Amino acid sequence: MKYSTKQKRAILEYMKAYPDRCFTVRELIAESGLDVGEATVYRALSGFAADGEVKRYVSGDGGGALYQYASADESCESHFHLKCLSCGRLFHTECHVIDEMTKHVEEEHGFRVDNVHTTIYGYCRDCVEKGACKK
Amino acid sequence: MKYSTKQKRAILEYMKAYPDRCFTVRELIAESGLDVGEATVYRALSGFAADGEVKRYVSGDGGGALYQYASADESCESHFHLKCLSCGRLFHTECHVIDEMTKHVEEEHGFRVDNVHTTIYGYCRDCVEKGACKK
DNA sequence: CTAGTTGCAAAGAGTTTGCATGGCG
DNA sequence: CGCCATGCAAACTCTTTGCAACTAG
Repeated sequence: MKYSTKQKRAILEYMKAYPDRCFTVRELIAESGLDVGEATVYRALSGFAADGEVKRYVSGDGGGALYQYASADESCESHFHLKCLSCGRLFHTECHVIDEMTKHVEEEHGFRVDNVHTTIYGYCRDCVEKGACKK
Repeated sequence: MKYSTKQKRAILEYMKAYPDRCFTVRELIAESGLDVGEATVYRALSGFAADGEVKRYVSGDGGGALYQYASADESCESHFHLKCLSCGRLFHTECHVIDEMTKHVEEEHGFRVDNVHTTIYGYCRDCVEKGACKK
């Protein structure tokens, strides 16, 4: 990721416009209408993910990987990520209760939690109200 | 999964013998030495996962899916799963602090956490002591 | 100019599926 | 004996890689 190119800028701009959405590589190409090769998108997203500009998920249902914009300046090491299993939105959450839980798990259970790689799954308020939650 | 066959029994028995380990389909065939077709293993594991007898993970590094034995009677809905990023072991953890965190997130943040689908990643005590943790 | 980047196509890896054969109940 | 399960190979999907042409710095 040494050069800034037209394609990379276009991809990142498009994802930035939908910070709540996550895309598969196919969706990104189809929906953005960008004329960019698939391989280029994979290479660009890998680079962005390494730089922390996008976040990479592996969808539980076995489909392709999901990528979502994540502003680089926002420190994702200091907060948790809540991901809605219904609408797919990602919530960055600062929460002292979660911090305390993390601390407790490390001190009492001897397990050092990695906030960057941990995503808490569940259902957001909107989806629970809409009855999208199975339970 | 209507019939109980030699192959299915053998696969489940082998996984049951290593409840802390998780396997890719390849590893399971190679290490168990069982003479079972790859497709059969995929079909059996899908069935077991649906029945809750094994848990299915998608490894972050992009490799194949990981399967791990999970006793069916043990309710995985009532506890959290801590997964070590270094050794790969899965820890089933009952913890009131985590329960409180879950409750807080639901009440204050309006997000209903799904324990079954959530896995907390980090480094276990053994791996931290061995210096396997990058930080 | 030089090195990183692109796009295409081919190669890879993991998983699923079709179909004939074999085994459980 | 009927129906499901197995095994093989082919098909599929997602992702990576090789290579020649291209472009940012």
